Amino acid sequence: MPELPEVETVRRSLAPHIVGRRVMAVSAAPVKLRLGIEPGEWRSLAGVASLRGLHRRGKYILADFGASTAVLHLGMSGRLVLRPHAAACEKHTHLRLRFEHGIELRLVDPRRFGMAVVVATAVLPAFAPLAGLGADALDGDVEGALLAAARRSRSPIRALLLDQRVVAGVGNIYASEALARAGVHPLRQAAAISSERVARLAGAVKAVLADALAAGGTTLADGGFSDASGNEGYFAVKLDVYGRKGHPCRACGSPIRRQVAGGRSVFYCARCQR
DNA sequence: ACTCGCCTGTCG
DNA sequence: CGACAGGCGAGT
Repeated sequence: MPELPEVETVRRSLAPHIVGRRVMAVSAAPVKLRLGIEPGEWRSLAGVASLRGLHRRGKYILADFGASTAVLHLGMSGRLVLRPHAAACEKHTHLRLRFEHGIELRLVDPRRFGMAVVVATAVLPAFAPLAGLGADALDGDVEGALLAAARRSRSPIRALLLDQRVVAGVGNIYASEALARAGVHPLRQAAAISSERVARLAGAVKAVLADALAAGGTTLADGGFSDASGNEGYFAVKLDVYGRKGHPCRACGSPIRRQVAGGRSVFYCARCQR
């Protein structure tokens, strides 16, 4: 479900409710996500740890509990919600952190592609999923990262945008959207694109993410995404290509194409994107 | 660079 | 029933 704008929207909406609060009780199911949830390490947060800060790197949310840091990733279908601790749990709730004021942070993830692990803060920099991340798509040097990667890669440009080791935070929606805004064909070999166009693409990545963030993220027709207060994002109405197969390109009117590459859908305008 | 596997849910 | 879904990583 979530790419950088959705993750950042969730982070921002959660923070004022739980940062500075102590964890009173933890309920963790030993369910296998991308990595298994270890109930013991989650329970170690109860009674002692207060949440010092909530941060984001790429699509990961980092909850700073001092000596420990919780690393959360929402995968395709993960959601973080706040509920009164007495409220009924919806299906696929794998983790519950009850804070001192009775509010519970819950991780719900039907497909279980997410991640929820507790890492000693001292070794966080060496934690593999984070250590491998490239430039943050919102605050990092996307232009430098893309230029460097494009020079030594034989991949299509879209593969680089989706590679979290190059740029962290871009997923299938915003890769399609950034390429559309920059007028670059998704399957164009990265090394064959001029530096000027790569730079323009880097600008488009930042711009589309900023626009989506300002809109509170993208909530598709299935209604999967909403922030901690239940608000849906309204960027879906501003998508230029993603999910618009057969609809007219907003710039030239020719039909948006859908193609499968790398096992995933790619949307683009064959006329505007070269 | 592709394919598949990991899971459940929804839609046509 | 098959196709598909906003992610990622292990294989080949």
